[in-house]
Order: sequence, then structure tokens, then C-alpha cells
Amino acid sequence: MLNRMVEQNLDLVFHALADPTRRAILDRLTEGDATVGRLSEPFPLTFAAVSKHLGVLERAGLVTRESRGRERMCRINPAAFEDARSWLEFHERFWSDRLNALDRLISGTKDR
Amino acid sequence: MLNRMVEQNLDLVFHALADPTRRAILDRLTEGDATVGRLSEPFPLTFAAVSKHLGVLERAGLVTRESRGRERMCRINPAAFEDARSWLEFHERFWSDRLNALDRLISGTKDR
DNA sequence: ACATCATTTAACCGAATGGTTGAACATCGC
DNA sequence: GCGATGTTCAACCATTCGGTTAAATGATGT
Repeated sequence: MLNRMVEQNLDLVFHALADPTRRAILDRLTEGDATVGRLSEPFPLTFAAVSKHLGVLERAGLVTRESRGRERMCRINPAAFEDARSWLEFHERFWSDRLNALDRLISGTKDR
Repeated sequence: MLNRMVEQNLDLVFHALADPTRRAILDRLTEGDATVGRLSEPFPLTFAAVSKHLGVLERAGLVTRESRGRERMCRINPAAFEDARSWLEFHERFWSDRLNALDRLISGTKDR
């Protein structure tokens, strides 16, 4: 049941990262917190579109928003990257050590 | 122009990973190469659906397929995880060191 | 040759995605 | 209070997605 939550979260995080606009927004946020308006500047998009993207990032936990007067400050949340990163790390490393060649030999005989 | 290719690849990779079935397929492939049929077994899906998922994984470079007789052997390709992993690693680590607190102080004054 | 097995392709379906426009909601400065 | 500013909401649109079924392709064994 904990695993299920992690799985769901991976859905949200990977989906959020699968869009170049959203990744660019996160890039921008590594330079410091920023308002929605400021984040919109580099893109040929409406405010509404960027607001939606921020909603996706927020639902994935990658960004938090805080109302400051009439503006909304956006902040990146590095902790939310961890599950996804370690998932990738595992799958990248798994085959990169000696088990790789060994398992290939084994699977070459047992898997067909 | 190299960056653009990396960006495009991140689109494909993150999108491929944003689906639980596809992640489960990759999980299974860490235990060794497998045919499409074998990969389909755990899922209440048609072969066609799994075949499509493998197409997505292949287009992202995460999996390679090789015809062996009438079967097709699927193999995970760990190198394809690297760009995505290092992208995540950067964004996760960025705020986790001392720059974090410092930049928050700065952005607190300059960003509004 | 033939039936069978493993997989892909094509056509289709409902739901979700990324975008727009225009109205609504708060908040600020005057 | 009022107009301007920053952001979101609602409704809509075209495209993509994940899935199905049914037909097509390709290799195997007898």
C-alpha cells in the first residue's frame, strides 16, 4: 500500500517531467523562486497555460506555491525528485556491472 | 542542436516511464531478457497492448528488440537511462546544499 | 503444404493532454 | 470605491494515449 503510493507518485512525477515547457520551468526555478508571471515570460504561451503547467508540477509535488499578496511565489521542491531518481539509478546500474554479462549468458540458454 | 536532441530524448524517456505497465515491464527485464509473450503474462492486457508499450520503450531507447526465430527477445538498455537520471540528479541536488538557504535569502529580496 | 504459434498492424473508441479564449477573483495603488 | 494587475477557472478544441478487436505477417513443426 506504501508501494502503491510510490507508484502513483512516479506516474505523476514522470508525467510532469515529460514536457519540455515544464522542465524549462523547473530549470528556471533552480535560479530562485519566481512568480507565475515571471515564469511565463520566456514562453509564447498564455498565463493560463503556464498556470496549468504549474498545477501539474504542484500535483507531482515538484513545486510548491505560496500566495504573496496578489502574486504567487513558486518554489522547487527537491525532495520530490528522489523517488524518481533512485528508480532510474537502480535500473541504470543494474546491468552495468558484471551481472550483466553473466545474466545474458544465463538468459541466452534458459529464456528460449 | 545537441541539446535539442537531448531534450527530445528526455521527452521520450520520461513519457515512457510515466506509465506503470511500462515501468513494470522494465522491472521484469532487470531479471533477464524476455520475449513479448513472456512479458505479457503478468498483465490483464492483450498482446497488442503490450507490443505497443514495447514500441514506446523502444522508441525511447530504453529497450532493444531482436528477432530470434518467431519470437522477439527484449533487452533493457541501461545507457538510455543516463540523461534522465543526471537531469534529475542535478535538479535534486541543486537545492540540497548551502546555496539553498543563501538563494532563498537573495530571492526573498530580489524577486518581488 | 498446412495448421499453429508469436508478434505486429490497422481501425477504432473513450479519456486525458496541451493549448486557446473569456470571464471571474483577489489584491494593489490611488 | 475603482481601475489596473496577477492569477485562476470554465468551456471548448485538436491531438495523443492506452486500450480493444480483427486481420496480417512470419517462422515452426509435422
